[in-house]
Amino acid sequence: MRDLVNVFKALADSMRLRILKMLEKKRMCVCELTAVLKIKQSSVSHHLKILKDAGLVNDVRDGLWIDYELAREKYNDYAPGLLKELNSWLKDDAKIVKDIKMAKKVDRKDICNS
Amino acid sequence: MRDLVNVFKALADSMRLRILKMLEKKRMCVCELTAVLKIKQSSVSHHLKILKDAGLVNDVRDGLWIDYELAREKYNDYAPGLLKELNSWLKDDAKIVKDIKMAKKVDRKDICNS
DNA sequence: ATATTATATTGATATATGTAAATATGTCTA
DNA sequence: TAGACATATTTACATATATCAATATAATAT
Repeated sequence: MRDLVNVFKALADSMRLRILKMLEKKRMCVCELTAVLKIKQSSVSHHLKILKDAGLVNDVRDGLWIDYELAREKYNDYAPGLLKELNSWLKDDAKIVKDIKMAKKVDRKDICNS
Repeated sequence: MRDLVNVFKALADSMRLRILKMLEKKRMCVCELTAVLKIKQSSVSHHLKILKDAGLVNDVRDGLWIDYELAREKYNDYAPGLLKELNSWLKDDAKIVKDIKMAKKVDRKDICNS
């Protein structure tokens, strides 16, 4: 039961839902996510840790950057089913649509190292 | 997005998951739920309000009692899909199994009015 | 009408959580 | 090795939440 509660807790936050919906489209590093969400980098890292602990995302190091992606490994039994549901939701949500549009444009080479 | 966050928040608590898993089996009134969960009646009412606001349960008055049941009306677009998923989860969870066993035995006529 | 009973609501308190500032960690490059 | 940079962690603080005690509300029965 603890695992299930943790997944729901991870999903019960709009910032984290926005992150997941962007990651459905492409891998993103922390600084790219920070640029779109417009909250501090430490907060983004905090959210990513919660998502990772819940088995919803994986991280992949790429040099200095760390990319995040939707979980491939079945680290938490409940995550895959919920990610699948989520994929069909919020398609028309204004904020999500805007985020995804911005996420496509954003490039770590421009955003970070500023 | 707010609706979805609210459903996830409602689901992100073990007491509320225990309530939902019992309601999968049968309608129950507040005093029956209180007897099984072993927390105060005001706390149970509080949890039920959160579940109701999230569109996960309905209430049906029956004289002095108020029965709760899994939502039939599609008050929240996301609730039905999640309730369906939940139905397939926690089947072997020790606490859930115990709760359901106790819920079957419990009868408002014995429990309440004590 | 009044008393009784089941449930809801309010108020208080302790714990959990989201955010930001400051600092630490880890990786690359010169 | 030293410096620069992306990310993680720690600390502090304000807000949210779970719980209980006390009280209010609503329905029934006498």
